Amino acid sequence: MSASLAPAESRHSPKRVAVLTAAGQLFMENGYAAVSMDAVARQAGVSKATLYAHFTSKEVLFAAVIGDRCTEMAEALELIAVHDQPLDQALQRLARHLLDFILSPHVMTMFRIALSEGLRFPDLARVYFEAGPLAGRNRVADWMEEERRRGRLRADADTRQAAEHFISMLRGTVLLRGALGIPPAPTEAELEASAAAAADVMRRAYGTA
Amino acid sequence: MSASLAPAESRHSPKRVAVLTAAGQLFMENGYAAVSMDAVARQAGVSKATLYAHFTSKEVLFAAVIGDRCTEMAEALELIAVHDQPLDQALQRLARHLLDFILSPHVMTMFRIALSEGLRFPDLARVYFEAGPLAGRNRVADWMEEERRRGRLRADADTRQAAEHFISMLRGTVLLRGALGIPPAPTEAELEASAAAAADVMRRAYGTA
DNA sequence: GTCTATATTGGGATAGAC
DNA sequence: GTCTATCCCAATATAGAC
Repeated sequence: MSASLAPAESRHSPKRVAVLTAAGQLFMENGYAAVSMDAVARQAGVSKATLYAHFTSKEVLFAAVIGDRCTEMAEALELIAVHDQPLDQALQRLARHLLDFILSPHVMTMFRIALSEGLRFPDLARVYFEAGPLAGRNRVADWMEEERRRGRLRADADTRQAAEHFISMLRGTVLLRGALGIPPAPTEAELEASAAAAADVMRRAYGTA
Repeated sequence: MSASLAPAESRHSPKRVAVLTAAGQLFMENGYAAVSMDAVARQAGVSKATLYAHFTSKEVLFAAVIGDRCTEMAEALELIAVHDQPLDQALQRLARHLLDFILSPHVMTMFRIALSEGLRFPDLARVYFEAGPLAGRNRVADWMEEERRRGRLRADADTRQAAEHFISMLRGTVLLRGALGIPPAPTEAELEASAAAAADVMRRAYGTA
């Protein structure tokens, strides 16, 4: 995954870290094309030559940034996997948890960036997809598989499909709105209602009770 | 909506149309930044000066193109609104119809473009959202409202929410995969299965039978 | 309105000193 | 590794003739 072949001491050099931090901030905020290497160097408090000493091109720098952010995203995805509650309560808690994750600034921004630059950087698209949407679906599917084993979900349920349905309903249009920057942002009450509604559909469609 | 104030004869001049066509093709394929005005002029078989005589800047040209595509998209959205079939059949037909629409190249590309440039062009983001996702949800909600009136959907169902759930499940991950360019593309059988699965969830969660 | 030719700037990448 | 200064090209936009 990590494309850098630099020795260990240089990989954690302060300047290199400063560049990665600055580039991350700028790329996430403005996308690839709109960010100049001058701007990155300035923001990092480093000269352009130094920048190029650590990253041989803008594309390489971008790939490094995105790779890091994907790793962070995957790590932040740890779910609250609860099997000791009634299905509807567990579903609603999980729903709200997933919703907060999906709508967190980092995740929403990665969504936008991946779609913006995915065609020009196919590796990036794949890494993002696997670290984000695919990993999330698999974790939810695992949880549902266990719930199914315990008899709380229908025996003939396709848990992967069910997980995808669940997550997709949660994404709904709020992710799109957010990523497009279209107001108004959902209120706390609306988020809770969305979580409850999606959980309700899942319970009715896939539950056993 | 249309920002052009040019007289009628110039709005349909062949060169202007050629420019719009070429720009549409290139912008849709490569996004905003990666397309140069030279490339547009070349592809349109027109000089750059002529191009600028019709569109005062690259941003204006881009806005014109996107506006046109959004209008086309909204017009292509006409649904098969059937009320003379059993709910499950009607749902599955509608699901497949929506799925084909969502995954059509134009719609998928607009999805990508809107997310790529939405922050830099807020008007574009709004126009896209209203002509696409919002209009689609409203039409499906209208259809569901009628189904509810006829007693085939639960009386206490929130049809707007139901429509959003339905469409979101159909979008699922296939739209994301497609927009990110991640193979493999879904097969005909998989599309049919997706439509059936989403229709099934809707019937169980919102149906009366 | 349409062309050819050009002005001008911004930005990716590098040379060479230290 | 780090800097300053610079090269060089691509790309937006315009000048001026027809």
